[in-house]
Amino acid sequence: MVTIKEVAKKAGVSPSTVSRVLNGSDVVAEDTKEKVMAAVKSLNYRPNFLAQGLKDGKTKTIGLIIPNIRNPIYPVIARGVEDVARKYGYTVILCNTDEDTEIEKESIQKLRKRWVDGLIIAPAAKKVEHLEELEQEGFPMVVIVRKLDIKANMIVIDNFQAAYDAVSFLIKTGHRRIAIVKGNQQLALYRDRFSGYKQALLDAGIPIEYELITGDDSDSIQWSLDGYNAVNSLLNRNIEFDAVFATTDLRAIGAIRAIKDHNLRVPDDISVIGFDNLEFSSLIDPPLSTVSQPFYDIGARAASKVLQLCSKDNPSGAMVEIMPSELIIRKSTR
Amino acid sequence: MVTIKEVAKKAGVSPSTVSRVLNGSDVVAEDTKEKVMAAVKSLNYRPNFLAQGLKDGKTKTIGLIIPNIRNPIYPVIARGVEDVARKYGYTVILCNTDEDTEIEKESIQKLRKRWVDGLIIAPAAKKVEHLEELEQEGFPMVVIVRKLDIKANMIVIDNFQAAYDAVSFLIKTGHRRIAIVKGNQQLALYRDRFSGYKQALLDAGIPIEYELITGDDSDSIQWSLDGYNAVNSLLNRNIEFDAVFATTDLRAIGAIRAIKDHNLRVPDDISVIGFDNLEFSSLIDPPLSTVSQPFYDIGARAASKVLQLCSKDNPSGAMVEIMPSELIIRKSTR
DNA sequence: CTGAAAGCGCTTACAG
DNA sequence: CTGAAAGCGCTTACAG
Repeated sequence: MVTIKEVAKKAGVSPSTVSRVLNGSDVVAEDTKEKVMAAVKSLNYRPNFLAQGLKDGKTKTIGLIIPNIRNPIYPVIARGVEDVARKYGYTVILCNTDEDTEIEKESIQKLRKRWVDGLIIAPAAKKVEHLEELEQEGFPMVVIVRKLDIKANMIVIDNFQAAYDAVSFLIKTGHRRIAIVKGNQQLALYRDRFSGYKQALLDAGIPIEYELITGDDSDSIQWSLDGYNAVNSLLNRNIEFDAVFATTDLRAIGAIRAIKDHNLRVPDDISVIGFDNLEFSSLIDPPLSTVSQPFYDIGARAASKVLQLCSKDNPSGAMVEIMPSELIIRKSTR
Repeated sequence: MVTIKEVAKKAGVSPSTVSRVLNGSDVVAEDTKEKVMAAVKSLNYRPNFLAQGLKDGKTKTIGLIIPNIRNPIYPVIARGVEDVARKYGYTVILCNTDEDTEIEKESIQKLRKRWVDGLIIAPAAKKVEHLEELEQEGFPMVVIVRKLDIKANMIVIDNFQAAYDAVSFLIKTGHRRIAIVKGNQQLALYRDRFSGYKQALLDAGIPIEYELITGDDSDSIQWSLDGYNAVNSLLNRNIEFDAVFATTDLRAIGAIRAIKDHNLRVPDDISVIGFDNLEFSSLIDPPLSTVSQPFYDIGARAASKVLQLCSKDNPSGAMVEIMPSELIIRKSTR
């Protein structure tokens, strides 16, 4: 690897001068500037960022910690993050936690050791003290997707309202017995969607039937199975319902399959509405009605936010930003 | 940030000694070892990896450069890469190129500046000189998925044979007029799949009909559109065919939609076979018959390989590894 | 406008 | 077994 010394030698100046022209900081004479640039070019010099980082304590790197990139919501978020990071010359390190708080902690340790300037994290959310600590240290961090009960910068949607709207839509279009596949109730986001479901029924004067509340707390990426099993069980037990609110698109897809397997039609016999608006949800049969989350924007906004935090010395005032969601009606609801 | 000096002071030894116990390199007296570890613990000391890297020129980081993480084949590959990287204490930096060779070059520059120890890359493949250079410099690199006409370590499948087998299966099950959605012919992998298609027909004594060769060279992530448009056009022009070999699952999904939109049935009227075996290809209707690629293993193997290359001084002997693919028959073929 | 020097936080021969 | 010193490749006050 060619160093600044060699460039300096070739250009007939001191390393300090080379550094100065490269960083455009000080005033340097035009002709020496040219000599230096020529030397840089001819030697194909690349400054060593480790050495640079060692001086100023910055690495122009941010960490992105998520449960699992195989969950189709995360690639979109990751693109949002990477696109803005790249725009500002930052690089992103990806870590998967598989919903395991221990792996999450380890990853954070590892990334801090590597001097990432900031962190974007969709937390496993079972334990959060380690995140609270980070926040208190003033380490640039933004939590996405999964809202936490701590003071921190967060970028999320209003899951209660979105679920409320989705279920209200079902009610408005004549559905009365609406089942829910409720999702992992350890996560606030699913609790909120569940609450939205209940409140919508309540507000419409429809009683909450506990037999229509289904789904387990599994974290598996095989989410469609949860939807399949839940609805399949309802159908096997001859429990009547005219719609299902699935708290994720994957669960909705499982639900649709269960309904078809029982030789019933979607939406003629049973309507299904999902949540997430995954890219392929419009490609299934019937195309899925669902709640659209602005995943790309969440990632992009999170990246802007950490970058901003990184540039400040005292990243004060944690705030939570609510991003808009949108009800998308396709063909799985009548 | 606490430094090694502070630890040394607290433990009442020299920084050299602290370094020694941390790296377990030399022989250190048991009791001083304990003193040091106690100090490390109480100060929550994390060695600065920038300083470490500056010494030994290693960062324990590898770069993963792919066209687009939103293309559903890449998250699986990325998991394979990350899992083995993490196992060995490595960290992975993700870059998307959007099939743009310029962005690819920039990313490589950026990563090398950051001193990644090695690179895994699914290249844009329009120009490859920059990759050839890397290889010649002896920089640890492995090319995945997209085979190149250069000497380099590569991990790919046998696209010709896999396509040959898929089309042969269609022929064996009674199909005669088999359309193909051929994919971007600038990429060797699609050329190989196309060749496999032609050879299978030839070997069965079936003439190649040019009107059945469809699809454009688009790089769009909206691949299902290519499949939709191709098959839709065939149908609109009343061209007869009893099967379509789509060179990706996304194209297959588009093809199925086009067929359904023309009120024809899959597979009763027209069989469809895909390529990739995406995670959701079993969830669509009908569940898709396809060629399964071992994406996770490709990622994992690639990571093992670069790590191995990183540890050697002279990473000699570029070789291409062929991973197994498998024909998966579900319900979209009769 | 430019150079010599110090220092970022480590590691590792070199002494002892 | 342990410490002092040099050096990794930069940047940046400090002189001049």
